[in-house]
Amino acid sequence: MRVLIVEDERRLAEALGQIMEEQRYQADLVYDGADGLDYALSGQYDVIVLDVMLPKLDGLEVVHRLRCAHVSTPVLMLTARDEIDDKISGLDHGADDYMTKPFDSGELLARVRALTRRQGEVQGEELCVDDLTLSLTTRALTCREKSVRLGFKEFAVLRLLMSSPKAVIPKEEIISRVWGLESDAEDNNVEVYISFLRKKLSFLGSRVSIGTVRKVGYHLEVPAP
Amino acid sequence: MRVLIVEDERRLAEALGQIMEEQRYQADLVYDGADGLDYALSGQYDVIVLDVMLPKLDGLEVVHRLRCAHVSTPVLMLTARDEIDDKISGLDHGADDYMTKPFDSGELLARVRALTRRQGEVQGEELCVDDLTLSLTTRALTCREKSVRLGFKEFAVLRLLMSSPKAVIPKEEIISRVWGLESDAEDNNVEVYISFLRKKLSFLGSRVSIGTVRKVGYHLEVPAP
DNA sequence: GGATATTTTCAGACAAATTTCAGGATCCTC
DNA sequence: GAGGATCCTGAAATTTGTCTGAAAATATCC
Repeated sequence: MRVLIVEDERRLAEALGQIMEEQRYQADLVYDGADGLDYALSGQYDVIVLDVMLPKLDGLEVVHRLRCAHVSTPVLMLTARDEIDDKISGLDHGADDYMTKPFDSGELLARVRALTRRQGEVQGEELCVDDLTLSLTTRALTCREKSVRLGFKEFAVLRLLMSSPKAVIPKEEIISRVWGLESDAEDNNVEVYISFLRKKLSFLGSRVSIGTVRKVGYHLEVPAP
Repeated sequence: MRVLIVEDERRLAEALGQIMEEQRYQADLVYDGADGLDYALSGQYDVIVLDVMLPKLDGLEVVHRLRCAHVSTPVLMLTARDEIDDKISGLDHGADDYMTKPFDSGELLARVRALTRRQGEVQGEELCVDDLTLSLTTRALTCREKSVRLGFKEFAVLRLLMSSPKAVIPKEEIISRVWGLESDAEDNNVEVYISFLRKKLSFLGSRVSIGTVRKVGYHLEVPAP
């Protein structure tokens, strides 16, 4: 799980980073709104912790621009102010949750967990689409009786697809989310893994299949019920 | 948008229902946890507002069982208690957000909006003209039941036409927008694609058709209703 | 350190999208 | 209504993107 922390008070930012890393999140820290927006636009994060009062670019503005760019990473806003109007305005700008400083680190973690859980659409340890169940802990893919083990990359690719079923995931996005932002993986790598996955899907006899959208990417297809 | 409100204080429940209905949500009210769970399990709601203290079945228990049953409807928890531990426990049981009573109705609505926002976005965006719907993500063109996939260029051409219906789009504009500014595509290329599209339109049996304006370009024609 | 699993690379087969071309249909002007 | 310009459309030719088997490279486990 990757977290982006945008907070201009360095000491607080680093404390947050440490808290998150203790929970095995991978945290990136940036200290102003402009950098925050740049990083966030990469879409590689699972959640963003965002201060409202920031140099260069206001937190509200950051969320707003993010949403305009169709980046839907969950955002948890932080603020020193405790005005209800601010809360509403934050949420309406596209934030997903809101906390006022000072806050309890346990509550922060709980809220972050709640936000990241929604991503997979499914709570807890598994991701389901139609007759498929992907265990997030064992990386086992199950359909009815049968079950197969996925490799790490296979898992990462399928997880991406399953976490927004129907949506078409562009190849570049798969590359940046699975191989990393600055990797030199080529399109063919994705194709090969899609091929691996289709083989396993058909072995399992699942109703779900992976559809191709030429020149764009892939998406899950589940036959009408 | 459908909301389920689970709250044992009838007066509060009805007030909530009224607030939601003023915002054009369709609200169902139930007054204990057992009924709440039953209704929620139907999966027909876009968001659930759930009190923690409930007769028959505790709110935490309701969320938990919902999540076990793989129902991922967003849940906003309500409670009179303001203990951080309760918040954490609520969120960890699978709730998506949390509010303490008494609360401001504006904030409630903002939080509900934040929870439901994501749902609508999953569909991705689409362009509609009369009985035609063009998905911008899957490039599928749908008319009533039937649906066809468009190629990259077919899609780009039709998208241009559909994004300003009625307007006549000059061929040169189609060329420069679809083939690129400095391409040497000829008029006939456009004609060929228009022909492809007309074929698909008539296969779909759509009321919409593509009209020719000689020496200029093309436009969509939809018969008067 | 060898066995196993995973990941990358590569090339040919394949399929879909795109371009090209040509004959025929239609429209417009004189 | 002749003749030229414009447009339509089927089919072939070409290009482009994708699939997939196999081998090579790398990582992981016991």
